[in-house]
Amino acid sequence: MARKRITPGKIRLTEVAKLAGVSPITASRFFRNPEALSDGKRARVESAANELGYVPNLAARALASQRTEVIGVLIPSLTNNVFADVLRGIYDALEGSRYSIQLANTRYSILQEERLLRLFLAQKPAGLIVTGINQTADSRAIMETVDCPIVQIMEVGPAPVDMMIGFSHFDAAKAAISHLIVQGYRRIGLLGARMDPRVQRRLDGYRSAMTDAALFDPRLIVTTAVPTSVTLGGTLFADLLAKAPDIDAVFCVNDDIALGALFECKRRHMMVPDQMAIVGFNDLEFMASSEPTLSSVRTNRYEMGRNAAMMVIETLEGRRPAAPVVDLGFSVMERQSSARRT
Amino acid sequence: MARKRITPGKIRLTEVAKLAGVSPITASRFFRNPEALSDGKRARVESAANELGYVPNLAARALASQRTEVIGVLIPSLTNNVFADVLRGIYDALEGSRYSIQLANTRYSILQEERLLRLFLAQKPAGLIVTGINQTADSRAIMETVDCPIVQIMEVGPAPVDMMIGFSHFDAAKAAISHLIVQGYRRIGLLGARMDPRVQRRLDGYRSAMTDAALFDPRLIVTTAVPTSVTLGGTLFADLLAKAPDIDAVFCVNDDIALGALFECKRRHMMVPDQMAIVGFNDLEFMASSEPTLSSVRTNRYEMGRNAAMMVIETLEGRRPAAPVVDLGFSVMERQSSARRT
DNA sequence: CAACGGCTTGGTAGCGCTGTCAATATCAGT
DNA sequence: ACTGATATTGACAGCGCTACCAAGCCGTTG
Repeated sequence: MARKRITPGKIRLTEVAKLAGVSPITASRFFRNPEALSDGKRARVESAANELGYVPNLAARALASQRTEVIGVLIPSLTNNVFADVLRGIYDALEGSRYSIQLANTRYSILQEERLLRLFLAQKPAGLIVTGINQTADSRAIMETVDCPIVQIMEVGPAPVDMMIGFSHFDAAKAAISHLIVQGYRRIGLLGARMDPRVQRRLDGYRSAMTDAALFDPRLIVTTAVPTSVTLGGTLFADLLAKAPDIDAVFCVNDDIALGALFECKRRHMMVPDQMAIVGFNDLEFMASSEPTLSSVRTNRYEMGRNAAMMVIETLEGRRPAAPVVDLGFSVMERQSSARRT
Repeated sequence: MARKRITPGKIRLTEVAKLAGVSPITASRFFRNPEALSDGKRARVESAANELGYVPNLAARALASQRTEVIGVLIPSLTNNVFADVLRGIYDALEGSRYSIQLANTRYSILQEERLLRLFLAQKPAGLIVTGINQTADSRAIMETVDCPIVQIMEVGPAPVDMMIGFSHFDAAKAAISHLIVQGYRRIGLLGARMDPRVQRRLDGYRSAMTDAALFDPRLIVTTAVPTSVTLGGTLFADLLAKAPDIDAVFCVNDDIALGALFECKRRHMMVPDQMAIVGFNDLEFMASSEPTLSSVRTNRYEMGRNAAMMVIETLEGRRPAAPVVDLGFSVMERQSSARRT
């Protein structure tokens, strides 16, 4: 015996079609590909939809079409300001489009990332944005078999899964060190925290620049796996000074550490940059207005997020982006904290 | 003529049920309410699902059940560190649960918020977390008619739509000012940016405390609608000094402004706190490690997000939370920047 | 031993939309 | 006028799951 579940008064596509005097499938086309309709029908469906206040049921659409309009985003941290900027770019790019974001936090674990990847892909996302180029072998294999656009963000490297947008952390760090060397600094320390793959590559860039200049000394390096913070920056700087009291500059793998180092200098009444130069990484907003102003490596985080999302959309709309791999570059912002040694 | 669209080799609930030797509906129950099955069937379905690597199709589930397992979250900003902490709490609370997050950014516009609210509710979310208590009348009306749990976060106030968790920005600001007064400061300025409703209430708290102590003077207030930043903090502080050169303390409606003010003091060679006390708001991590350390009002942002999400889940699971309105309080962190006047 | 109630299980249909193909309308070219 | 190509439109079934109701099973009760 049939028990109808028809919900009364609910506005479905059928209702819109009926009011517009067309078949449901025609009304459906209006929402997905309006150009396919004749002018008359298009106008009729549009006004019918407006009159009834129709809102498509996304679950039904997803079920029938076997795909969703959700773009999955995997980032390692919600706290890190760097990703806040990237996210803002992504959300801005998708504003007004039909696509929405499903965000997940890998907590810097590639196993967690793999788990989330499986979870996402099971729901057939329209696209995917993942952080970095260090996925597990299984993650890579999974990503290579799915047929949705995938953008790896935050860095560039060989063998993109699909598309890629970022910059070279190695080159950026190397440029920062070269700047310090040019300014006359020689005993340049490095402070690192978290040590995720991108930070590791900044360390490699540091090592390369120092080695090239015959200045490399492992005692100048202090790192920890602990998550980064301003307070930690102060601690690391103190550790470094204890290990190598003769340093004349310090390169911090991010700006929080740089700020912490600056405060620690102040506590010790060390003059910046006269006794100690400081360079950070990312160029967060406060770097330009501290006292003294802090040098840093500017990275284009907002653009990265925005372009990544746009690359996904373009691909979905059949307009393959010009280049699958985009290097957004960086710029060394030379400020007071690394002024030329006198 | 029928054209079957059956996807070969795809694992649906039917496949799991067949392998387990039960009906599809029994298998379905296993995933939603395993206790309802007998021990034998439960084990059989479980092993069948594992063997086949079955993953439920959420779109089909949503369509059939007329509801989703998505909790909508409306926040005004993605950049603001404050919301990063709240979000982290929300994501942490939902980790491992069946629920997922749909995040949207209102950009501090209640009209945008209303638009997003309609968008969300059309998809029948399982729950909703919205920021603040200043919604449009229409937003309120909409929220009151839907029957999903709703939590308003960031502040507490009268007449919750459903549930509420936060603290009193008025009381928190008032406590900060009282602290300064107790410490011996009299000409206490206020620096404000963005001036969203919560910042406005902090300003009200400031005004109330100053008036109570017969210290209120409108010339001590400098505010702007511009979004907040450290740089802006410096600018506002300079403006305030120009307007009221005799101030001996400054209350900043957030920590970025406080940091900017601190740097501006340093540039002007003003001693903190001897010539100028500074108190911020939110107690971001860096406040405890600056030089001098900066006083601030600690707010429990992570807990706010976490508890809000937990309140939604509890309600969904039929265990109504103990209290619909939770005041998480605050604490004035007294540090060097507001040390007692000597 | 029939009646009852609680627990578990299953059959059926439908959630609202779109893929697939077919049918019709329109139009240019010969 | 006829052919073939293109643009519009429609009919139908099915996407994978769950709500609804019914039915079977069991032990208990008087």
